[in-house]
Amino acid sequence: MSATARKRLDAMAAKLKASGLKLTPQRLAIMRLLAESEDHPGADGIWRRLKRRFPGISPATVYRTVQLVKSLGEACEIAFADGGSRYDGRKPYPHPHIVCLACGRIIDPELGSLGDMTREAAAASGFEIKTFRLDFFGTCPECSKNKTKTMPTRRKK
Amino acid sequence: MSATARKRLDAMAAKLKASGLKLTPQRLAIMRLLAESEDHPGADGIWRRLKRRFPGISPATVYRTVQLVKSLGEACEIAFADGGSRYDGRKPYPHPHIVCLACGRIIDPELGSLGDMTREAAAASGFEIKTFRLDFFGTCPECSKNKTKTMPTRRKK
DNA sequence: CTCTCAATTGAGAATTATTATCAATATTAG
DNA sequence: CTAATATTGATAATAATTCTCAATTGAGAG
Ligand SMILES: [Mn+2]
Ligand SMILES: [Mn+2]
Ligand SMILES: [Zn+2]
Ligand SMILES: [Zn+2]
Repeated sequence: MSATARKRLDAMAAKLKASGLKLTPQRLAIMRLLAESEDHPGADGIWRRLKRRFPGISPATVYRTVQLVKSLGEACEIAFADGGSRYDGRKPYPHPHIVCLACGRIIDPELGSLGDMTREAAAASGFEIKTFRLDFFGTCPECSKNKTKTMPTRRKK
Repeated sequence: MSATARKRLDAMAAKLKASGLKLTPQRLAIMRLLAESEDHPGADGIWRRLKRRFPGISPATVYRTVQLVKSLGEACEIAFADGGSRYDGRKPYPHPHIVCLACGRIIDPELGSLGDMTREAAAASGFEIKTFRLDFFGTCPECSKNKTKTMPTRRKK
């Protein structure tokens, strides 16, 4: 486990305790996955990965915990048009994403001009802007090479 | 009906015919709403507005038609995290939005730096970018005013 | 205009990811 | 350890959207 992942996990656990909530083995495992994963896992994927170590774990527990961590401000959700969601526990604040329509991979780009554009939007509209959502969709370098077929962001529906 | 709305409606009807589909009164009414509305209506809102003129119109017909117009490339969908969708038949291509969290209003801002940012994302990631989704969330000027009037200062609880 | 037939509609059933319920169980403080 | 309370897993419920299908309609041909 990397140092940054450890810090993220500690932050999640600290918020839990600060709210008087209990740190169960299931929660610890889910939070650890959220803190470590660089692939923006979905609730269903987390559940499938955790079944190995917790054979009886319920999907409801995963959904509950992921929502809990989000509500504690320690993960952010990327909700897609097909109804599926993916989560990022490494960067719990809003940030842009690039989604591969072929393999479902999601990466975090660095976009220096984002702050300026947010200010431009506020100035042009008069809105007080609280948050945002920015997602690009396309084909990742690997899939461009391989010319694979499209795969949805959600495994099964 | 404005000239631009007429053009949009004509484009929708032309695509329909080009695909060998039929122009029914229900479809015409739904497409007209999509072509005219500046408020980004949702399927349910379209259905409620249309019930006046078509008392027996089915929600399924509205869902079907909105999806059809979208699949013809004549409307774009803004899908939100709560599962709901709003549609824009005036600008059928991807474009940014600003959503008021208080009243639900959605506007189309002009953002000159968007093209540059898309190129920045492509260059930084190596992805071939096909489309995007950009939504800002905040409070519109009217709701900002009303909020300060009715809730001048924070009271103790 | 009439005919013909595929396309479309409306009603109701089905789908399905997520959420709510609740008795049993596990965690934490003391 | 014990008590108090939070959490879990199983299961039922939810609800927006989609599907099914018999009846109806649009639109081109004649
Ligand atoms: Mn991310
Ligand atoms: Mn728009
Ligand atoms: Zn890919
Ligand atoms: Zn508003």
